[in-house]
Amino acid sequence: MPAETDEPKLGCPVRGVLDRIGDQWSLLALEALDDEKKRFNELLREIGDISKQMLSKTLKHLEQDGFISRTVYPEVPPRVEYELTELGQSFLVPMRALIGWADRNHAAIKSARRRYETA
Amino acid sequence: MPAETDEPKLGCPVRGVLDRIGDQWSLLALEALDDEKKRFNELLREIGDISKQMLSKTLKHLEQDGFISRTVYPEVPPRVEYELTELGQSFLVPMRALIGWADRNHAAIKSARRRYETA
DNA sequence: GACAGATAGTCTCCTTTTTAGACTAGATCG
DNA sequence: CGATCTAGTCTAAAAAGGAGACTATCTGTC
Repeated sequence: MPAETDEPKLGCPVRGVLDRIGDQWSLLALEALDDEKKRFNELLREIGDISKQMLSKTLKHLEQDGFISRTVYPEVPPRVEYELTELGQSFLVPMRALIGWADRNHAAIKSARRRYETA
Repeated sequence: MPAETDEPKLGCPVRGVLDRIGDQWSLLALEALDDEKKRFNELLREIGDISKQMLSKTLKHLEQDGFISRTVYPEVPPRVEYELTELGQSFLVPMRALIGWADRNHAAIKSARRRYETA
């Protein structure tokens, strides 16, 4: 059964949201769109180690959930632009708090990893 | 080559942290430990649809990174308790902001999903 | 005119990850 | 004696993900 059509198992709304953005790529994609709208291949290059397939799927999910908008320009070669919606922008506020935390604490995490290794 | 020993590809510290907590289960596990320390099977039941193996691996990572502590009581049957460290607690501050956002906005997301379906 | 690019994806294999479920040890309970 | 409890690990089978080929159409080069 495809995950796309599954309802989250628990009533908890957090779970419903986390199930979508709590994957390998969604946060990264949203962050990449933070400053400006971007095209598919641009995102591909910027994120670096994501595959076309996963980027495609991730963007589709984010669009479904209203975080980003997708605009197709009927040109050749095709041009498609992805941009944060208002919902997406508002999401980045708490998201940035999380990123800030990561910035301040990555040293502590690294040293925890080292401590763990030597133990 | 095992992912456990990989360095994150990009220099960006955010990426390094996101690579660890930005998976299917880490955020969920941390949230489950928010209110009180819990045992393995307790977490298993609370999260619901995680497998033993993934819970085990997730907890190991979180312990490695210093987010949680693992205490084994030499009893039979065994008892193991997982608890947030100070680092883990401090992480939950921005995390709660994210959860709050999810609470406030899950309705908007749901309606975006419906809109997408009908379109 | 022929030919290489460029774009946004999708499709097909093939590898990696995740799952479900069996299995373990040693104390306690009936 | 046999069932039950716990925290995992192990294995086989299923699912997800990655690499790269492929598409259609226009532009630019030769």
